[in-house]
Amino acid sequence: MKKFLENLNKPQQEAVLYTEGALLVLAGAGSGKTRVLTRRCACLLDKGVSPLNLLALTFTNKAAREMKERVADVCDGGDKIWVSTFHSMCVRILRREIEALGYTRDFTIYDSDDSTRIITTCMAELNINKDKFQPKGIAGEISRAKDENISVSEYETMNGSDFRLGNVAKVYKLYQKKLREANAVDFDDIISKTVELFKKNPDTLEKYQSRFKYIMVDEYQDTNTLQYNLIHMLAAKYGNICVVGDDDQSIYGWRGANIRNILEFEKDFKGAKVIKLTQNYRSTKIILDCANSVIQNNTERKSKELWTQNGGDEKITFYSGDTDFDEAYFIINEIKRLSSEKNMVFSDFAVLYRTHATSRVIAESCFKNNLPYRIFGGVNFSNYEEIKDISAYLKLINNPSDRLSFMRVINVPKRGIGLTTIGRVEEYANEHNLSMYDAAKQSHLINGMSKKNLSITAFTDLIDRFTEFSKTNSVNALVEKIITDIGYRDELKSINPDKYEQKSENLDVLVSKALEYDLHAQDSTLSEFLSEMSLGADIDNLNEEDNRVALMTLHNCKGLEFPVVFIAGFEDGILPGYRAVTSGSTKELEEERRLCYVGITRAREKLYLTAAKKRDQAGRELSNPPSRFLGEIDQTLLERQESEKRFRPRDKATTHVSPRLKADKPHLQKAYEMNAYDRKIPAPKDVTLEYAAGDTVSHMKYGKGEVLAIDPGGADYEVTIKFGDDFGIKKFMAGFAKLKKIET
DNA sequence: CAGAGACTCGAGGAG
DNA sequence: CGAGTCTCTG
Repeated sequence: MKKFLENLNKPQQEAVLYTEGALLVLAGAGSGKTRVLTRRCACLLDKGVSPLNLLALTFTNKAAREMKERVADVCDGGDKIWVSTFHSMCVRILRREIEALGYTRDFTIYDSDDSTRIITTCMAELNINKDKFQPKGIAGEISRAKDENISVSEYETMNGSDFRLGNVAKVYKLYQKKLREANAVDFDDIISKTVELFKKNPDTLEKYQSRFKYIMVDEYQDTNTLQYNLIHMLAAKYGNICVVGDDDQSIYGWRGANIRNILEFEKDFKGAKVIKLTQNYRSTKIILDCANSVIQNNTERKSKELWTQNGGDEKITFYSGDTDFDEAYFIINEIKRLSSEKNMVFSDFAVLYRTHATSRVIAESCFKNNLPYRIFGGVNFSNYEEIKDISAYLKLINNPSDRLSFMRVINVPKRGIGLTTIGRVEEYANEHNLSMYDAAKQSHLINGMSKKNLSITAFTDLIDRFTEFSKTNSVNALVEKIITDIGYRDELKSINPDKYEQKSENLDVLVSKALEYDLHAQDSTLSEFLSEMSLGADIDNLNEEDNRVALMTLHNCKGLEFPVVFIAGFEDGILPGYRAVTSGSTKELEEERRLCYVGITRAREKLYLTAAKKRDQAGRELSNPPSRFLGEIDQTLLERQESEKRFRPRDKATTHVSPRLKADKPHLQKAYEMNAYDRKIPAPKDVTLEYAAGDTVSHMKYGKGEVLAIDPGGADYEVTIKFGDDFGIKKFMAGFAKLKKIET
């Protein structure tokens, strides 16, 4: 038997061998779909197909990375296969071809924040009241229009007569004009411009069709109309297209994803082969039964039941804590317990949540307990203000037409250039149809600017010097030069000394990312570096093998698996989210249920569902009932645990009560004080420490330090240690810190 | 005209 | 709590 067929069941083998023509694989969770895709690559290469003729598309960076690794493992030449997200593939194409659409190759990519900002200015120019129409909402409408592949003029004819949508149409039009003038695209454009390019230039399309003779698309149920169009165009020549999907895991409806794409697939590609994979190899029977019992409450699904031969007797644990801190401590203690009792490593654990906000308390608790963790996705690195500032310099250097970036850095650090001056330059730029940068260069021609133009000229000279420098130097050198030359660290320190350290560290990370990029890129260019930054591509996630607990959203966990999974915030109002709950929309609720299903099916051996009776939301206390999905689980699979009040409640209780709380809600303040009382709970007797206050101990990361205090903190001791000047005073939970006493 | 401080309002998810 | 806007002051 060929190696690429080993250890595969019948339908899996069939899917691997069916390489010619159109193939739809309906693959349930854990049914080995990634395995099928990677083996399929191996099979194709074995048949003599060049790896350069293969294309594999995924939705998230994480999925792309996973597949890239596995493909490279499975077959020789696998590393040469294009495995990428839709967005990064399209950017690669556009960097080569976009001149056909009148942009230059150095185009800037605007993220959703940027988009919203531009939309706000569009609305101001059009005199649309932003209190009546939220810029973010309009941005969403426009984005959805683009997902549906609806152009400005189509949108106008469709909606021009409606008051609200007519206004959206106006903004859409102006917004596209501004993007065009700035030589910039937004995230949606990345794909829509590629489709447009292919429509306008059949030759270019043909080039890529011939290149990608075999196309594979993962998570096909998540494709929206635009992506669907793109795939179909690319596959039109050879028709060798394999899509893999599962309607039960469709969780991107809010992004225009359309389950119908799966049905239309069979229509569009006549004679398409359909293969179903229903045997689950991942989870225990209990976990799978749990998943099935939840998902069967959805009405809109093709009926299918996953089955497994796996055993396992670990029930699903539902834990309800007093507070979100309590919940976090429960999770951490369980991880600690299992990792020592069952000899597991930290990377065996994942904590999943509906929204990024939930991660804060968990991450904070991990940090305090010295438990190594890693947050995937979420607050994007390039979203930090300081990173945006330096990136804006880079973007402006790369693309002088980029107005938004110009505006961002013109007075950062403060150069005494204020709104009035900027307004004058802007007016001049508009009058003469110039970019802000070009207008600024002609500041001597602008009315009313006699004195201030010194600072403007100094700024454009600075940019010119950077531009010159960038031509002969690496991206890394450029980043360092910008930070140094503009005195950015000093600026950060003077603005906010408290946050300086963190921000400065982020800058270090940016510098090292640039270095990593320079080292790995075949042909290092500033615009490619910027693309990778915007798309959160490769450079974001090096060193992945390390042993840490994974924290990520339910959306991000798709395609992954872990021995132990926690789903935190298992409450009505979180999962399902409050919007789905309050809107009463069955459709939305069913998507939340699918999200829940995705989370459950990530677990191999043990699943925890956790909730909190009270949690903090924007400085207010929030109480949610347990998730309604809990009631849908066959109760014999469940084991419930209540808070034993042995974990530390909210830390802030003892030290700080928000002024607002004091003023508005005296009764809540009482509750806080009571929590403070609860805190004094002795640590269990079975923990003994080999050191005491006053001893010198050594820590793996921070080195030698002096023990200042040992306090009972929940089920463990909290140890306060003073390290040298580099690290200062830190607190750890004794069980995690692995502190060693040093005899002195 | 720049910058600090007061003030309001809002909170999903990926690239 | 935080970001974004508005208002006041030097």
